[in-house]
Amino acid sequence: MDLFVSKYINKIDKKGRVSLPSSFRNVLPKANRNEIILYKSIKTSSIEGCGVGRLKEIAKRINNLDFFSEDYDDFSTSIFSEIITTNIDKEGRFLIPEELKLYAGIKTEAAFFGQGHYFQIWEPKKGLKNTEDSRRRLLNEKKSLRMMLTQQK
Amino acid sequence: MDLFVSKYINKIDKKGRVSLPSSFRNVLPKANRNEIILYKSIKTSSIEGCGVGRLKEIAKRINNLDFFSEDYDDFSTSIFSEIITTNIDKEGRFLIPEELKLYAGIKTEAAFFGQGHYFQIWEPKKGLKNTEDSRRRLLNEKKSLRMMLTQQK
DNA sequence: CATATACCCATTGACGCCCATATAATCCCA
DNA sequence: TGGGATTATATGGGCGTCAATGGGTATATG
Repeated sequence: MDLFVSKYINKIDKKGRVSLPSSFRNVLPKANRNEIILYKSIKTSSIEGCGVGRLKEIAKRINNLDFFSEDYDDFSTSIFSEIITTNIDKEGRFLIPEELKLYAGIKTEAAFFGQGHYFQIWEPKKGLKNTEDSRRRLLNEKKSLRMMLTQQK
Repeated sequence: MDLFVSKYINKIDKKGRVSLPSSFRNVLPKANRNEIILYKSIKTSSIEGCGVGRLKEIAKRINNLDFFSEDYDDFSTSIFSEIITTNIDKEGRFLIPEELKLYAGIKTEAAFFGQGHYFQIWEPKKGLKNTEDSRRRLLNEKKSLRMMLTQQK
């Protein structure tokens, strides 16, 4: 499986270390299996993460923008300076930077949510609530979608 | 990781020395790991820096501008004639030239912002404000930051 | 000679590496 | 197929190393 899936809740120890779920580690390419990137989620109060490969993709895309445009600066500032790389130790653990923990309200436990090509890290309770909310939204949309489809004029 | 990423705030000591963040040092090729180039940012009141290898890339970018435009002269003058090479000591520190410190308003602390293939040095408060402004522009006006981060392949 | 800069050494705290354990998952063979 | 044996995972803690910082001294450069 080469996608981040499922949900895990792991403890943060006194040193601030937390295990990246084993199944997530296996998604990372064997070459860069000891490094991930983290950044603040744009829409939610969670941390998002993925392997460094995605970052290189992004770098390539930004590099294609006009070098002297304002967009170029805005993207590289908002992305590169906000991204944090963190190393994974031999036991599969890593440190969540203090700034990101504050942003997500994480203290003693971290909830990992697979999101396909990336994953999210939540304070457990907030994460569960977010799951419920998004499920509810989905059901509502489905309802209106079905209405739209079946409604004949 | 071969990109300048993340953000660091380091102190400038009495002698004017400041540590180049360790992760930035590692981006520099092992061959020229004791030398970087610095120049005034064209668009912001910050200092930009990178390894000497990137000079060629900068030259290429400028060359792509219309040769007879005013911009061409302005850019090549502003950049090439103002470039300063600086040595990094065995502890990973370097001196920020007085002129550049004045330009950026830097006094006791320097904030390093990764920008992918180069980095910026800001007076900390100005740098943080710039990050906020930059992010606001992207979120409000373009709405494309999320695409940049989540788009696949 | 005076100032600036490079080199050397020291300190502190953070982080990586190693070892250890408990629990869970998997295996493997009689 | 049952059940003991092996392996993997999550977690805890000791300790050495490295990064950031401070300062003394030699050296260069005008």
